[in-house]
Amino acid sequence: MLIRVDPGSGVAIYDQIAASVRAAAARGALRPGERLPAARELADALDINIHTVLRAYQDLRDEGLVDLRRGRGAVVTEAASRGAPILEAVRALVAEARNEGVGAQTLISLIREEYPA
Amino acid sequence: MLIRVDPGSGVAIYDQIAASVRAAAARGALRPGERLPAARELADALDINIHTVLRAYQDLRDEGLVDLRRGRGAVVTEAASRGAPILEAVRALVAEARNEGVGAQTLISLIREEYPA
DNA sequence: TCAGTTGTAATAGTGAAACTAGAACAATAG
DNA sequence: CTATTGTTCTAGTTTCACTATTACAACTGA
Repeated sequence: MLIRVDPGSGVAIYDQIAASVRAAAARGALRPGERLPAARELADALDINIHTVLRAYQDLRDEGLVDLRRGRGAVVTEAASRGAPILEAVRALVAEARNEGVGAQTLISLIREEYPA
Repeated sequence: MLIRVDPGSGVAIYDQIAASVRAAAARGALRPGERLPAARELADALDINIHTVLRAYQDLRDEGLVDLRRGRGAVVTEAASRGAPILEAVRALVAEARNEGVGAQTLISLIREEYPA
């Protein structure tokens, strides 16, 4: 399964689902035009409520990464593939951070502080 | 004040405090050996509860970024300054991401997925 | 030694948010 | 026309952030 979830990770389940999709699209495992699993189907597979899945899908729609249509499902947009070019840069940065002994929390905090500016 | 907080930002207050400290240490605004404001003092200044501040300080301690001692306060460690060397790389990555139309959520999702591996 | 400062811990209450549950409905596909 | 799939609504439970208060223990500095 492309999408996995860890209930006790501290991160909200709908956020983990959305993050899985963002990352999968960035690395090309999900391509524009492809469909995500139907919400009911994914909820069943992960043994969670359909509303939790829908919340994730709606967040992704708000970010412009998927189109949602009744009867059709959640379709990956072109925008979702834009992450691909920066994947290598991300991997390099993470490697450097780990090398310096910089934790994930610090790295994420730095990104959050730099992004809006 | 070095540490600011936005109650309606969606991010937990204790997380915003911890993030402020991580970032401040990375850019050298907080140096190893320096003391953070006393928990009661900061709680007063930000008009929040002392426990909320302590939660942030304890998270930072768990990450090894500060030492906590009664009577002495929260002292920044050497580890907290390790973020400095990667600051430029972070800025470059963020600039590239913005340029490609990649949102903050996607960037953070990618980092989270790449980090543990 | 002693008083003041500071983090630690325990208990408890409030409010918001995540998650679940079930049902009915509307748009699309085939 | 039927099955599929997202949308909406109501509602209940649970978890967690946050607040509040009190007492305590370790350390500092005079």
